[in-house]
Amino acid sequence: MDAFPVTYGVPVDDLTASRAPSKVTLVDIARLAGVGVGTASRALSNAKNVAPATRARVLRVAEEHNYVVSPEASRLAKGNTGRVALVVPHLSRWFFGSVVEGLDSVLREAELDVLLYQVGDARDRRDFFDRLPARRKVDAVVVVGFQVEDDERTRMETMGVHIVAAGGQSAAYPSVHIDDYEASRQAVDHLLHLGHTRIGMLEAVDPDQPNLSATRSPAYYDALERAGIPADPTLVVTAPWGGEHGAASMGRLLGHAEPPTAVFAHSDEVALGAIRTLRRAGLRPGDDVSVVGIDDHPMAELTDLTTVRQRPVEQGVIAGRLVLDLLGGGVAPQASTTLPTELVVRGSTAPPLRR
Amino acid sequence: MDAFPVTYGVPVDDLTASRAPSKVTLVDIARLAGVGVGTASRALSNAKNVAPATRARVLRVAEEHNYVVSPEASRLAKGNTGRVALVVPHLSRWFFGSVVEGLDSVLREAELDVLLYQVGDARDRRDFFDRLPARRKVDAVVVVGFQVEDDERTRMETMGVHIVAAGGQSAAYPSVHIDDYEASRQAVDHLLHLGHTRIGMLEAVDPDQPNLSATRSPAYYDALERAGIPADPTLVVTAPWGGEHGAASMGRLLGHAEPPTAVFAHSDEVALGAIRTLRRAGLRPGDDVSVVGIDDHPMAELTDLTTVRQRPVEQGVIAGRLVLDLLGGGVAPQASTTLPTELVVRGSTAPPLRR
DNA sequence: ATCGGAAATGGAAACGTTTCCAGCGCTTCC
DNA sequence: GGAAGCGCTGGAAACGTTTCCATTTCCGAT
Repeated sequence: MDAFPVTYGVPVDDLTASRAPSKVTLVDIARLAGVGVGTASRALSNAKNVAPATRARVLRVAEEHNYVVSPEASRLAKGNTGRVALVVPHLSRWFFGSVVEGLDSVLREAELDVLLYQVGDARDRRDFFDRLPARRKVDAVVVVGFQVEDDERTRMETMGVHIVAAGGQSAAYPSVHIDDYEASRQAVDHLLHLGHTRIGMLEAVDPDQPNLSATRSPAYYDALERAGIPADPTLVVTAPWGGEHGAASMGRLLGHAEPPTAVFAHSDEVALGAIRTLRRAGLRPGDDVSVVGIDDHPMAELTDLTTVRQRPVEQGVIAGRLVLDLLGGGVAPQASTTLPTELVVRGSTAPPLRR
Repeated sequence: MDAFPVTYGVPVDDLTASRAPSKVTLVDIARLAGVGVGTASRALSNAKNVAPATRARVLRVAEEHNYVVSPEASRLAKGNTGRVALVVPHLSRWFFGSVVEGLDSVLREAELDVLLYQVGDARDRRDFFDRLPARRKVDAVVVVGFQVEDDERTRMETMGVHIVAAGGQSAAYPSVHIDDYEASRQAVDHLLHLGHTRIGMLEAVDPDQPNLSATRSPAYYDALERAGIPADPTLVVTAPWGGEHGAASMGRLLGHAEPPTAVFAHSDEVALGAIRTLRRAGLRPGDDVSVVGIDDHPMAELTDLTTVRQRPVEQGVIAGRLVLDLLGGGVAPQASTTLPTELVVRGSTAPPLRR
C-alpha cells in the first residue's frame, strides 16, 4: 500500500462536474399518466389507497420512460438515509472479508445500501468517527473486529446513529462474536489431551485490535494451570499478527533450550507461518511438533492444520440482523450473541513422540 | 452461507422509522450568525466572495451548534451523488479483498463514498444491473474481476454512470489488469527451463468469470508448442475454482498412466490444493513433482509455493484513479492499463528427478 | 332517494441545501 | 464629482421527492 500514494490531482470540487442525462422526474410521470404527483408517488411506492387501474397505468408509464426515483430527493423528504456503514480494519484478510460478505447479504436483502469504510490504523479510525457519522450519512454503523471508544460511541448516539459490533464484544452496544477464551481453551485442551506437557504459544498483537490477544493468552495460562502444568513464560512469544511473524516466533521457540512439543497459535495464519519454520528446520508438523490455530481459514483444510473453527460469515449475517432490529425500532435486540466454536482435528497435531 | 437465509421479518418500510435527533439546519446557523442563508452556505463550503470575518463567524457558530450539512439536501441541490459502487463477486477471497482495499483508499481520499455490492452469481449480477440500485445512486461503477455485458454497459452509459474494470480487461471501458496470457507463459516457461517435459495443468473455471481460464490454458498450450513439446490434453484437468477442486484434480493427474513431473495451476489456491494431494500421496512438492501457481497469495510465501506475482492492491489503486479521472470529466483516461507480473521462485519447483 | 363513510385523488407544504441574481456600499479612475 | 466596477451580501428559486390535508367519488345501507 505504502508504495501507492493515494493523493490525486483532481480537486474535490471538480468531481461534481459530471451529470446524469436522465432527466425524467416524478412530475413528468404524473403528467403523462394523467394523475397528480401525490398519486404517482403512492403508486410507485406501493402505498395503499391507490386504485389498481391507476397504479398499473402509473407503473406502465414509469417503465416506458425508464423512470427511477432520485434517492437524494426521496431520502431528503423521508428523513432517513437508508444506508449502513461497515467499518473494517483489513479487507484483504479472510476473516474480515467473510464477515462483510455475511453482512452485505443481509443488508442488501433489506434494501439498505452498504457504505464501506476501511480503517487501517488508529488514525483512520479517529477520522472515521470524527467525520463520517457526524455527516449524517448513515443510519447505523457496524464495526468489524474492533472496539469503539466510549466517547466515540456517545457521539454516535447523540446523532441517532446505531452501533453494532461483529467479531468483537462490547457491553455498550449489541454485538456478535465468538468466545475467544473458550476457543483458546479448546485448542490448548486438545494439545493437553494428546499428552503434551510442554506447550508453547504464539501470541499475536494488533495495535489496532489490542483486546484480542488479551483473552487468548490468559486462556492458555489457565488451561495449563488446570492441567497442573506450571506455566513457562519463555514459551510464549508475542509478535504482530501475520504469517511472517508466526514463522519468526516459531524460530525463537525452536532456539529454546528445551523447545515445546506443541504450539498453540493465535490464528491459522500465524500457525501456518510456524509450520513453514518447522519444515525448514526439517521437522514434521504433527509428528515432531504439533501445531493448532484458530479460525479454520480455508487454507487450514488445504494444509492439514488442526484448528478451532469459527464462522465469520455467520457472524456477519447475525450482525446484519441486529442492524435491522435496531432500525426497525421495535424490540430491543439481544445485547450480545456468542457463537460456538468447534475443534477441527487434522494432521498438524498428534501425541508427542516418545523419547 | 446457504445455512443462513437472509430474509428477515422487518418490512422494508418500517426501517425508515428511526430518525436522527440532530435538527440544526443551515437556516438556524445563518440566523444565529446574523447572515443570510446564501452567505452561510458559501462560508461553509469554502466558496469565494465571503468576507473573512463573516466566514469566521459562521464557522464558529456552526461549530458551536454541532452543525453538519445534510448530504441528501446537498446532493439534491448539487445534482450529483458523490458515490461510487464497487461490484465484487467474492469478498472473502484474497484477490478481491485486496483490490477493494486499494480502491477504497483512493476513493476515500477524494471524499467519495464507496458503496459495496457483492454479486456472487450471475443472478445477483443481473439483479444489480437491472434493478434501480446503481441507477441513480452512484456516479460510477467499478466492476472487480468480471466483464460487463454490452447491453448492461449501454444502459449504464445512458444513465450517465461511468464504468471501470479492475482485475479484468475490456475494450469497451477503462480497465486495469494483468496480462493473463503472459503470466501463464511465465509460469509454464519456468517449468520448461527447469527441464520438465511432462507438464500438467490444473485449469479452474468460475461460472461467473468465464473469461479467466480462457486465456490461461491457451498460454499453456502455446508455451509447450513453442518448446517443441506435443500437448497432451489428458494432462489438462478442468474443475471449479478453489483449493478443494485443485486437490481433486491433482488426484486425477496422479492416476494418469504417465503422470506429469510438473504442474501449472490456475491460481495459488488451486496449487495449494494440489500440494496437499501430493503430500498425502507421499510425494514431496518440488522434489518429486513441481507445482507453480499464479497470484502470490500471502499463503504462497508461507507454503514455499513458486508463483507468478500480481499486485491486486495496486490494481485497485489505479482503478480508483481512473474513476477520479472519469469523474473529473476532463481528460479521456487511458483506456487500459496492464500491470506487470513477476515470477517468484520458491521451493515448490525444481528440476525433474533423474530416472 | 339520501346519507355516511371509506377509498381514491390532487395539490401544497416540507425536506435542507446550492446557486443565481439583484442590490448595496466602496474604491478608483476619468 | 460622477460613473464604473468590484466585493460582499440577502433572498428567492430550484432540486425531486414524500406526506398531509381537503376534496371528490363511490358504494351499500337506511
